[in-house]
Amino acid sequence: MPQPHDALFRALADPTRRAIFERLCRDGDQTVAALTAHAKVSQPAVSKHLGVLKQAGLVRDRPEGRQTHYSAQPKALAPLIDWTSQMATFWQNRFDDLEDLLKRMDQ
Amino acid sequence: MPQPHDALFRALADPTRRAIFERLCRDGDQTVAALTAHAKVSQPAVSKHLGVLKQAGLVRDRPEGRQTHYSAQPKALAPLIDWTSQMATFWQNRFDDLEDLLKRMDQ
DNA sequence: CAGATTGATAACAGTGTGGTTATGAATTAG
DNA sequence: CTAATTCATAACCACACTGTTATCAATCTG
Repeated sequence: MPQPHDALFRALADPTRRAIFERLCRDGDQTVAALTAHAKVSQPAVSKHLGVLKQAGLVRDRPEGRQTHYSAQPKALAPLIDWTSQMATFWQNRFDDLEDLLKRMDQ
Repeated sequence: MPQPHDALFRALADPTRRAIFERLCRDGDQTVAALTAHAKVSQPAVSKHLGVLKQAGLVRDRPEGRQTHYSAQPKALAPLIDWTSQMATFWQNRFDDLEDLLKRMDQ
C-alpha cells in the first residue's frame, strides 16, 4: 500500500526536478523550451521530469498550440507540511508524556 | 554543488526509511533490534537505512554496550520546512506582483 | 572461558532512475 | 505546400539504490 505521500517525496528527491519546480514557483508559467534553456539537461530529460512532477500533482500542464505551458501547483505540498508537523507533534507529545511521568513521580 | 537540502530529501524519499524515522519520532529511543522487529526488512537493511538517516542528520546513535540506541533528531527537518515555505512565498509574491500589475492597470 | 546476542559491514543480485540520442506527431511560419 | 519548431516517446546505457545472505567484532551471560 503506497502512501499518498510517496509520489510526493519521491518527486522532490531529485535536485534537477526540484530546480524545475522552484523555477515554476518563482517565475510562474513556463514552456518546456524555457525550462530546458535553464536546466542543465536535455529537453527529453526535462519532459520526463515534468511527467514525474505532474504525476505527483506538483505541476499542471496547459497545451497551447505546439507548446506546452507548465505551472506549479504548490497546494500539492500540503501533505508534506502535514507530515512534517505530525513528526514534530509526535516529538512534542513524547515530551508531554515525559512531563506527565515526572509529575506522577513527584506525587 | 550539492544543496544542503539534498541529503535530507533523498533520505526521506524511501518509505521504509520514513517508517523508521516516524517510529523514532513517535516512540523515541529504539535499539536496532526493536526497529528491525517492526520493519519489514532484515537487520542489515535497517542498519543501512539508519546510516542514511544519520548522514542526513535525522537521527543520532548512542552506543550502549552491545546495542546501539537511535533517536530522532526532528530539528533536521528545519531545512525542509524552510524550503517549503519559500516555495509558498514565491507563489504568494507572484500573486502580489499580479495584484500590483492589476492596480497599475486600473489607474 | 564458551556460547549467545547485537549490530555493522562486505559481497552480491535485481531493479529503478536519470541521462542520452533518435524519431515522430502536431503545429506554425514562409 | 514545404520547412521549421516544439514537445513527447522509444530505445538504450550507466549507475545508484535497496534488498539479500554471510560474516565478524564486540559484548554480555552462564
